[in-house]
Amino acid sequence: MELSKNFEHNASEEKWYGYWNDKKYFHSTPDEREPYTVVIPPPNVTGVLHMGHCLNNTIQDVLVRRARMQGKNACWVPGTDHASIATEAKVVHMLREKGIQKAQLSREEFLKYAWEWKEKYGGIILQQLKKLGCSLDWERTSFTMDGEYYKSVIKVFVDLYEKGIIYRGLRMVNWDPASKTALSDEEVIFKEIDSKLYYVKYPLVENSNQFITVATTRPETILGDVAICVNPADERYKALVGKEVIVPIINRKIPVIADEYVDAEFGTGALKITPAHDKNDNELGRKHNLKALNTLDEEGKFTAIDLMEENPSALVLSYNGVDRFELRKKIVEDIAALNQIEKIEDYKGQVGTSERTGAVIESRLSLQWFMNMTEFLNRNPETLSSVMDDKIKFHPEKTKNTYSHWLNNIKDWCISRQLWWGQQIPAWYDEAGNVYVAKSLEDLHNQKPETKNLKLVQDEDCLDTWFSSWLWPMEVFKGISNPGNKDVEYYYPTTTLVTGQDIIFFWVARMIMAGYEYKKDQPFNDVYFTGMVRDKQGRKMSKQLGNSPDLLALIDQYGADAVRFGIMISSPAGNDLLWDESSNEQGRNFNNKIWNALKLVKMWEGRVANSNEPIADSFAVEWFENRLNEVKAEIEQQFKEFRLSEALKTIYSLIWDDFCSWYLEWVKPGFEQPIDAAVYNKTVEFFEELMHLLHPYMPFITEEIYHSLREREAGDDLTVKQQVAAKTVDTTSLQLAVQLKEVITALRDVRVKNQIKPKETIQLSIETGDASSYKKIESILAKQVNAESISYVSAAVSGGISAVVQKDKFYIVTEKEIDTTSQKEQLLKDLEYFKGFLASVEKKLGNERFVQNAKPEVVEVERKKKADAEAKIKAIEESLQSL
RNA sequence: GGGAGCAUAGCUCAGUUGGUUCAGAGCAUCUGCCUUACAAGCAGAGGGUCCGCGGUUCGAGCCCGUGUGCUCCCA
Repeated sequence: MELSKNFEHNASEEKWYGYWNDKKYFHSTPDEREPYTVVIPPPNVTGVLHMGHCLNNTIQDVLVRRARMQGKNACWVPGTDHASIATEAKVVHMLREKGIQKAQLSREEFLKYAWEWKEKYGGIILQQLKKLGCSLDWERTSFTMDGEYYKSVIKVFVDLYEKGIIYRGLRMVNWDPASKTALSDEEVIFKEIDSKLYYVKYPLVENSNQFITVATTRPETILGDVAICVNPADERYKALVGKEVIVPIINRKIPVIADEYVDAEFGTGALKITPAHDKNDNELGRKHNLKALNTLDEEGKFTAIDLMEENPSALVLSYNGVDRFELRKKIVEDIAALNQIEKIEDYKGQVGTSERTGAVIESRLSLQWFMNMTEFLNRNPETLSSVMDDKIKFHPEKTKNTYSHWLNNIKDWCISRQLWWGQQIPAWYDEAGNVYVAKSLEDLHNQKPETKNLKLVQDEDCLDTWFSSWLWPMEVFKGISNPGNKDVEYYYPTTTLVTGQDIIFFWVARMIMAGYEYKKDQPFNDVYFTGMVRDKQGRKMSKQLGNSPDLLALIDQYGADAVRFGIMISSPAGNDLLWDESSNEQGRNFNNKIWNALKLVKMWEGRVANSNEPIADSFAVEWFENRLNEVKAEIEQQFKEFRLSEALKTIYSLIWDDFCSWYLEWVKPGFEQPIDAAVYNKTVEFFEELMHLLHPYMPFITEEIYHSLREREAGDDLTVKQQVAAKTVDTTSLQLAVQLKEVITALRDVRVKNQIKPKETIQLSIETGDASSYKKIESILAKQVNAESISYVSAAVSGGISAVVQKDKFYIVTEKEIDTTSQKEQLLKDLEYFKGFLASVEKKLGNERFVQNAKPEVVEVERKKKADAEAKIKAIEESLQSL
């Protein structure tokens, strides 16, 4: 078989992914094996693959593939979530381009469009995951709006309502006027925005020449002011507390009140209280029994409805329907006309914006559905304890702090959204405004026959997407809709969850809650939090910045294996990673290296010879066998600790350095010489094992090579091949190899420094106390330093170059004229270093307190260091003399 | 304002209950090589006041205190 110059990733990827899929290697059904279950963090149906997904899903695939190769029944469930807000926004946008307004459509018509959109675009991201090589069980693909899934969400809502945990209440919510919906705190992004601080004068009722000045960034809400609040300790205002002032334009009389909450340092120290439009004001309002006057409607436009009792002026009424930002300008102008603007200052402030639409958030009083989290956590205290006691292990561990801090300060969860795309809230209202909650209208009628005669209207709103995705680890196995079924009993709790730290509250915490409420068990054993993928300059990758690369183009260019390598090699566990395209090059180069090793080995295939002689290079085989087992144990440990990046580095170095740079060179036959059959077979076995170790990270090239190395029987595929357990390691051959490498490097260094050309041979003499060890490695050493002869001597060889490695001395004789200056310099430098080293060791050993206090083995080590250093110094001095 | 974290080579980071020649790796840099697997490569080399200061200890990159700079989360 003729091998191409380089690994051709495009053809290989297509071939193998299709092959694995046809063989259903990624499909799992319950059996007697131990399950290894991972549920994908469902990406948005609106999404396309980006670097964050690449990181997250590569990690999952590495874990799943490794588990599969370790004899576990690996099941990785794919799927998407319906992403209420984002999807509805996309659909609305699409309709608008067609000239259709959402308002013109009925709910059913709109949902028809939404489903069409979802069918068309919703699966794109899953297809992209195939390109990345993800070994997902496609037969289990789930969607949070699937029929059964939908029903299970409704079931849970009704259940929690009946348990008294879900309630409906008027609350201050984060309101997105663009999408006309409430957002959770987590969906609000605070941004620094340049604005103005307006100083507005409120005249006193008892003396209209006297004013109290309030600094505000939001003059548009002035018409909803119900009080002025000052700090009780503030001397400036003490006399004014209890008096009344007049709100500009509307001329409402409002009290001056005192509360510790007010910061006397900010602005003028006087705060206007608008309970309908600010969270803190709302709390103060409730504390001081103040009325909340709403002056902005759901679109953020002025409304005078709450002001009608006050007989508003024509000016006030003229604001009706004016947008909040326009309103701000107008009101400021109108107050200025009254001469009640003292000054305007520039101000930088934090403003909340919608994660989805970017609109500035309004705090708004709204009737919403909530979950009583305090009550919920009282029912399920394991939500916190399981994580704190490491029943659910978080990686990195520091995320536990974040988790407990959030749970200990938890607020009720607003679960309703003013959207159509999602599970419609199963609540019906009669004409008197009474609420009925049931799985369906039919259910309701059955339970309460009297409702049959009522005119009922279902709540228009739908549920927060997280209210469906918190059931994900259960419902992908139908654990809610069909409790106790075979799948959920086998696969739940899942093994590992891999997700971003940014959704620890949104999702991870809530899955744990749901797990304990509905399955009385944790949803997963380990949670691996990835950091954020940033660009080279440390900036978050985002569409706006345009610094997020096109992943599919990268895969096309470098290959999926190289991209996977690139992201994994630069991914310290749980920390943000600075990603740079050059890491893909490293991956591609690695591919090339492995490919070339294959070409080398295949070249030997035709020159295998059975030799009756003892194998000259047997040490190489003996060493690599041990080295392989040593590294396997290291990797095992690294996986246990989820140090996936380090495990990859370990494998990389094992393949590139140990296998390619050392082992293959050691067993390489001379030009057109045969290779011993035993050595060849071992080499192929080693290569297979290396591909096995690497396969979870780089599945395509490893499978390709596995099949190129030998003819395989049907079903003998790397992706499902079971790992060979690590054997015990013989440390003497490992140590000897370390020494051999050190000698080779030192002698090569001597060659370079003395400008001995690679092709020039040398005669090597070794002065050592342990010639028998050298005999084992003699032929390798000769090959590696291009020595035509090796002899053992007991005294310095004159006229040669000398070098010292540990306690042994080496003399090199060559036909070339030798300049001894550089080796003298090197020896002197070494001598100085070891003398300094010896001095420090002697100082330590001379310290009585050290000898008394330190552990005996530590003292022993120091004694050995002393002896070694002395021997080394002696060897160097002798070499210097011989020069 | 409350909480969490980080600072080690030019860059990105390891350094696992304080003790091997422990100051490391990869990338980058420099020198020499188109050596029949690989120039996407080979061989070799240089490079650090472990952020500053103080403390504990026989011994500190690691533990404690403090200062500085940076990041993230929550309000």
